[in-house]
Amino acid sequence: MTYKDFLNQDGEKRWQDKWLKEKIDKAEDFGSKPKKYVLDMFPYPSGAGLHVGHPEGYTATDVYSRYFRLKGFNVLHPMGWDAYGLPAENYAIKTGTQPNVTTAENVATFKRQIQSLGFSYDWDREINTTDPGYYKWTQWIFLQLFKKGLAYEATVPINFCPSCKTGLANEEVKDGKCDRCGTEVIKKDMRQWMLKITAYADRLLEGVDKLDWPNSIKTLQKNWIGRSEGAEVTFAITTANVIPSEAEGSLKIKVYTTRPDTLFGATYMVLSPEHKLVQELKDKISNFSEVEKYISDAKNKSDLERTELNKNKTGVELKGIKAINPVNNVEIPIWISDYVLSTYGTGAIMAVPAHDDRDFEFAKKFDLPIIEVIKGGDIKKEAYTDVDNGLMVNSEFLNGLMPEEAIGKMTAWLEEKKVGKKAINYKLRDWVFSRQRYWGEPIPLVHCDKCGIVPLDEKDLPLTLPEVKKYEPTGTGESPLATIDIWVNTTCPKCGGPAKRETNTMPQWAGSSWYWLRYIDPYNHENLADPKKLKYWLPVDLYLGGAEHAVLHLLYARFWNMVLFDLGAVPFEEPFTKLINQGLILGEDNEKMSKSRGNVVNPDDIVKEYGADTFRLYEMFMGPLEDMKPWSTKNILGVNRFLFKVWEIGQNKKEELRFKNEEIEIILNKTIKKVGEDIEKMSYNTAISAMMVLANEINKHVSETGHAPSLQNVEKFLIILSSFAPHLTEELWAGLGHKTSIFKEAWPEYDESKTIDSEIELPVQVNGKVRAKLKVATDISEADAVALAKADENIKKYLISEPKKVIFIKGKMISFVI
RNA sequence: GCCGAAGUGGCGGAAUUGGUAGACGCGCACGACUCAAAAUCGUGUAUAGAAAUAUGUGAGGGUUCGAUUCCCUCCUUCGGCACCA
Repeated sequence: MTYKDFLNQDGEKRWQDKWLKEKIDKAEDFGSKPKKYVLDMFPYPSGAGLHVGHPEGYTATDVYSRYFRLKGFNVLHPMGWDAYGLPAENYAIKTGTQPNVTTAENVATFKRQIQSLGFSYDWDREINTTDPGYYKWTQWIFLQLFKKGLAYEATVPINFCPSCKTGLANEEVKDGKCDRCGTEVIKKDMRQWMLKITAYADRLLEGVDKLDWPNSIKTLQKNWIGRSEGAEVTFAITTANVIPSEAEGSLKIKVYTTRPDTLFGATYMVLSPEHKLVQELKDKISNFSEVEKYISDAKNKSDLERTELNKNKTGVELKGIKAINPVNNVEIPIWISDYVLSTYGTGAIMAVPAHDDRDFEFAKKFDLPIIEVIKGGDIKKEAYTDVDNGLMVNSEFLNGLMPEEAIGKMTAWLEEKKVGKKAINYKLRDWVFSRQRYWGEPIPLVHCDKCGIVPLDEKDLPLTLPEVKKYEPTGTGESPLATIDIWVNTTCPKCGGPAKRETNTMPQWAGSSWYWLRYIDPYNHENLADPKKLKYWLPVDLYLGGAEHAVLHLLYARFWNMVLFDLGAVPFEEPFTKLINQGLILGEDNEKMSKSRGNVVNPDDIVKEYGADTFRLYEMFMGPLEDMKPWSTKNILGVNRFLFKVWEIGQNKKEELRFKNEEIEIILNKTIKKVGEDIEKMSYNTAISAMMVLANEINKHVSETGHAPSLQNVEKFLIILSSFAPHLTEELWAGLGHKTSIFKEAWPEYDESKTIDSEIELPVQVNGKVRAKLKVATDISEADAVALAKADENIKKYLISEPKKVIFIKGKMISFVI
């Protein structure tokens, strides 16, 4: 049979069916073998089916998993479906098809496509986040968060997408637009369920450093958490009618600053328009109508408008009141401006225009005083913001200090005088967790007039998602579930009186924030997973997926895992020891693949034309896994030709026609070593290239001697290739007379001494330039090498005088310096 | 503006405790097979030059016998954040 026949006769499918039937990829709980948990970010099964980016990651983990099985590891390699999400719901709105129907269809398509690529998943552990048996535990985790006070209800201005008609988390807003649909996000006061991720800010930050993750992702998480150290300072307020001493205790502005060293340079204060003090001081502000107008204008600006206008500062002075700088008792004006955010720090700042760009700009525009307190820049032109240089001036007891020292001295002074203290702030905000949409996990809480908010009893979980007739979001702050009276009206679990269910649902991120735990024990009804099994399998040894989840899924997942750790539900704090991001595959035109550009490649077409093995091999050969790289259909030919060559090499030939082992021993041992090392580094493109070199060497040998390589060496070659091309190698393996699968074999050992060539070409340099290459024994001594080199005609030409220095690196090179 | 990643042939890319730059593959050229084409196989393929040789890893400088690799300055591309006080 030819390789073409094998492919045409569905040979790959035949093996896939057999592997599936015999469950050869089943992961056994416990056992004496070392464990390896290799995880893919599970997909959202969209209607469009798989694109070529999905299998890039899946192939990478599959090669890794198969390799470690051959190395004697007990490998857990599962797959599942992150199936809640807006596309299914929007499709339901358009067509009236129930989301669970479309979801089931899409899952079937994804599963067929994934299985057509021969991945070694343990399908007995398949999970689906929309399955009640699964989301029972998503709801259970929510109840634990609620009971620990980590889930709370709040009516706050949140990001709201007018098109999706739902609230969004900060992490879901990009450039002021909805991450999903691109609509400009507005601020809206809404009743929300929030998760107190900020309570874990420090631990999430500290944990990052211990992880074996790409630096870029670690940095993104750190910046997102955004910890800064500084001081909180209290400014008293004085009014025309109230003398400062009377005002004490009642009228104060607290500010947060990272630069307490510059306090003597604070020449005015700014409150955010939303600051509650503005309303409290209403009577004392003489121009309140002007102030009120500014506030309502600011409220109507979207986030995008606010940032787009960020170079053109606006503001209004609060007339009739002043603040008192605690360090020198100087009265300074108070302004409101939307360049101060209500959500960060205390929502108010002290402005030091000489040493802050934004304050400088504002002061210039409104003609406010600018006092230099750090010498070093030219404050007539721009703010001088350097912390590490300059000397304090105009600052009484700080004069002459470096800013760094001044920060410490000032903080101590503030604490001593009780007008301030050391403080830490984070950019991270609490997680807006509720969505006003249908297709998500119901939140298992009821609202009772008598008892307030009451959690469902755990034994009543799952609270199943009912079917509705209309999927349209209402836009009123309620989800479509609110229209189902029979579902909404219930009894209070506490008092038995009438109560109403919470109608908001959980966001798409809920189900993916713990799914790696459920693979361990997907059918457990008593627990989210058996603690003994969790202890055996976790944490995840390798986690692979796209970088787009850097501050979404990957932060939420760490947060939930820490909460579960604190509850004693999981035995480890960080879920993913090692993380790798596969790079995006671009279209042939070097642009991002998209329907509108018409450059999308469907894996089905490639598999049909060349087979799954070629597809797998091509995606791994394209370039480094982490890099962004363009698709090139014609480049597929290269790996396809390679597999044809292997097919010929792997045929069962008559024993007397075989050449001796030794003849390709060195190259084979080298290849086994390199392929193993490269797989462990996930440097697959170089591993494949090494196997191509081996195939070429074997063929050269075959054409020179007319013989075939020895059976033993062919078998070793097939085993090291099997992780990449499972179908072809399994077929050839059977063809060589084996009754058991190639995947039950052990990774071949290599002989270190046989990975070194006995003879090499030793380059000889004169003044750093290669002037000759000598064919010598690898272990030639320095004296012999120098003598040989000096005798070389070309070297003689360049060696016009006796060398000042001779550098010899054994087995590498020899260099004369003249 | 800030943070992160990266710049190597016609193309995807290889090589970094500093030691022959361009492995492997695509493409291209020529040859074999063929009536012919495709497929396949073989040879060649950084640039200039007939050659010796010279130049060459985004640009410029530095350290070194020797730099794609280390240091400084700058440019470009991609990704993220963006009034966070």
